[in-house]
Amino acid sequence: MRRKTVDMDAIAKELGCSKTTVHYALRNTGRVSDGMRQRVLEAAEGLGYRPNLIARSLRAQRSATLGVVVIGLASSYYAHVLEGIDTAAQQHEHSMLLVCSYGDPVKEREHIRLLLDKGVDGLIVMPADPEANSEFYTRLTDEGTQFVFVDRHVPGMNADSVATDNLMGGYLAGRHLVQSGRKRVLVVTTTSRERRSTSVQARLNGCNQALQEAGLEAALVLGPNVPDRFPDEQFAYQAVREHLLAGAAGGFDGVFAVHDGLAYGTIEALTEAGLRVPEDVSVVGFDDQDPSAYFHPPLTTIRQPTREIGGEAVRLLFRRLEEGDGAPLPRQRLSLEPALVVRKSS
Amino acid sequence: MRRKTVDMDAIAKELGCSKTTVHYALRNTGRVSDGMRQRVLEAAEGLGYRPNLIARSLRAQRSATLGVVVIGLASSYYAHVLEGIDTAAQQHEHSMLLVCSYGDPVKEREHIRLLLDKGVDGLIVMPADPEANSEFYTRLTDEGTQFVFVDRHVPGMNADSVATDNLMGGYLAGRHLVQSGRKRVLVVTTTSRERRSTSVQARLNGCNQALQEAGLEAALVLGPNVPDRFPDEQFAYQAVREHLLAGAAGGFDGVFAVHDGLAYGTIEALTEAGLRVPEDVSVVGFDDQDPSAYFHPPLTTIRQPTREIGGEAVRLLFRRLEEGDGAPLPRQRLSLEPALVVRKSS
DNA sequence: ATAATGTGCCTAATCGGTTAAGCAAGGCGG
DNA sequence: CCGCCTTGCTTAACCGATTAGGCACATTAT
Repeated sequence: MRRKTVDMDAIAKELGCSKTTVHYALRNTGRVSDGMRQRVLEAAEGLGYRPNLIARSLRAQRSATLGVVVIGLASSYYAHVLEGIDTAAQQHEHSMLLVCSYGDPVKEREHIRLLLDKGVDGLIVMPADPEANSEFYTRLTDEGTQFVFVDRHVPGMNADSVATDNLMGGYLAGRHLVQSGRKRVLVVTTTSRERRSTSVQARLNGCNQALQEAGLEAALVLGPNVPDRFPDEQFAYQAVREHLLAGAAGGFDGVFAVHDGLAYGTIEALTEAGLRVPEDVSVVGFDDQDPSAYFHPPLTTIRQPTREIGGEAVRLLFRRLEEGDGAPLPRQRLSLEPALVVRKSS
Repeated sequence: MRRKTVDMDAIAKELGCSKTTVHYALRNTGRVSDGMRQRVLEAAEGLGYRPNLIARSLRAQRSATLGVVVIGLASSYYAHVLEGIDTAAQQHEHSMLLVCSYGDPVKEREHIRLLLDKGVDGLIVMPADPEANSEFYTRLTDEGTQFVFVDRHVPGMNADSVATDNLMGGYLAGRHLVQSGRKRVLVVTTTSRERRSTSVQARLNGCNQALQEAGLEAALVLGPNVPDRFPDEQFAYQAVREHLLAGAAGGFDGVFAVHDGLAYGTIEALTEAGLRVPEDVSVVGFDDQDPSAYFHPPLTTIRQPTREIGGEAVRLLFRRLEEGDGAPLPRQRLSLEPALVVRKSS
């Protein structure tokens, strides 16, 4: 059964007035007598009128819709950021047109194109590979598309972005290890591609900064030379295991894993080697993934302000969408503060 | 900077032909000479033409967009179902307009209205409260809206739905406990509202069925009388603790928790009381949430086919959207098979 | 040679809501 | 009584893609 079309014309016909009058009455604009307004509202109610927002969008050149491109949904990090976006978007009476790129920058481009063709007012993007698409982004912003990037700042881009203050996060992790009396810290990182990412690099730098402040030497880094993209956990397990077998048993007493998954694998390898966590080695993760609170031992980690990241992204986007005729807004790169969550692994 | 409008008219003007010809050339329909088609394509490329999908939707009365309403995003169950939906929708060249109801049936209604006003072709809904909104759903389907429900079957509704076969899941859990030599099983359920839900009831029934087949008596159920909506884990901890304090120490040797969160709390209470898992009591959960594999001991649980649920929902929806002029399709209620994941808690 | 068919392109209407412009009636001041 | 403003409503033109219908000319069939 096709939905029967109860549009403004139908109401107009019903009342013997013009479509324009119906429009003015319904939207409470223009000049309509109280009596007429009343009759229109009643007729609309009676006929079950619903506005066609597609038509409105076409005319208004605005769709009250935001395009959101994420890498995936499976991790709780993404999910919470998205909830933050959703909540804020709802407050602004906007909807969310969501697609996953699954980490493929080509697919990401196609999705962005599609979303723009569908008339989204602005875009919030978790870039799959900022470098690969940076030219593409630039072209679009030049044409007037409003972007906000989440999770990663895109270098050389004149667009707003929101991310965790990874430097601060790394610093918190490092300082915590120092304050727990640790002297030699090992940082566990992921595969080469990931390692180049600015966020991971910042975490490492932050950690080293804390070590330096305490007069300790910079951390030894595990992970740079792995060509393939292992699952974090498995990679960390193997890397730490090999490191220990290579005779580094007494070589470190603290570990900062730049992702919780890496911490899980690390602890597994340590335990297997007869080292106790946290007595012999303290381990600090990053992300506060769901399992971390339940891990054995419960993992000390750095929690990202995920919901806020999403909310701020929306706020930044609307700031631009509502941009008056004043001077163009300066680019904003927000770095939100993460928090140390102390549990039993340190 | 406003995006400059390169529409079909612009191309037509450029070439001195009509908009219709441009349209035929671009969409490869109608009758256009090869030469003209070529010139149109080049001009489109050169001017950077992009189709306005809003206009297309208005005209075609189809938007290539699905509306998706979920309760939330935070749990990995939702996230995976959504990934399944996203993947399948992408295959069908449709986008996903997503909103969260956060469990509020009133908000859910408003969102559904909005999505329909925005012209979605169909809806996939995780009902916040099937009973509360069932009349609303019925009215909409009567008007021709296509629904597919996910996670819960809506009683009395003439709409398709996809969910886990909870009866089977409960049966698998129960049978596994039986095969582990357990004789007296306790089922841990949640607060009253949740308890009424058909899914939880089905899990319980399935479990009892397995017990019955083994000639054992039906499970004792914990949880019905709790008025408030505690967090699962905390509730289970308290309930099991009280149950033990009430002198039930030897009263059971197996537990089926209808959500993993309940299992976590249960195990905590058991361990605290000096009972060993799985030696003294086997525990089986449901959902295979992220922490379960990392729990101590790693939790035996029932894994739902989440991605498939999302994919099947989309498939069912398209079956209806593409419905020919043939006889109306019969309602389908898919129950997908869950799987037992054996770990160390049993 | 004439009719039938096909080709290549165009005009105009449509989808439904919005908006500039304007018209007629009533009120008011001068 | 005339000019001017206000009120209440209308007409028509958008927004951009789609589509029914049609016209002129070329090709083929009869």
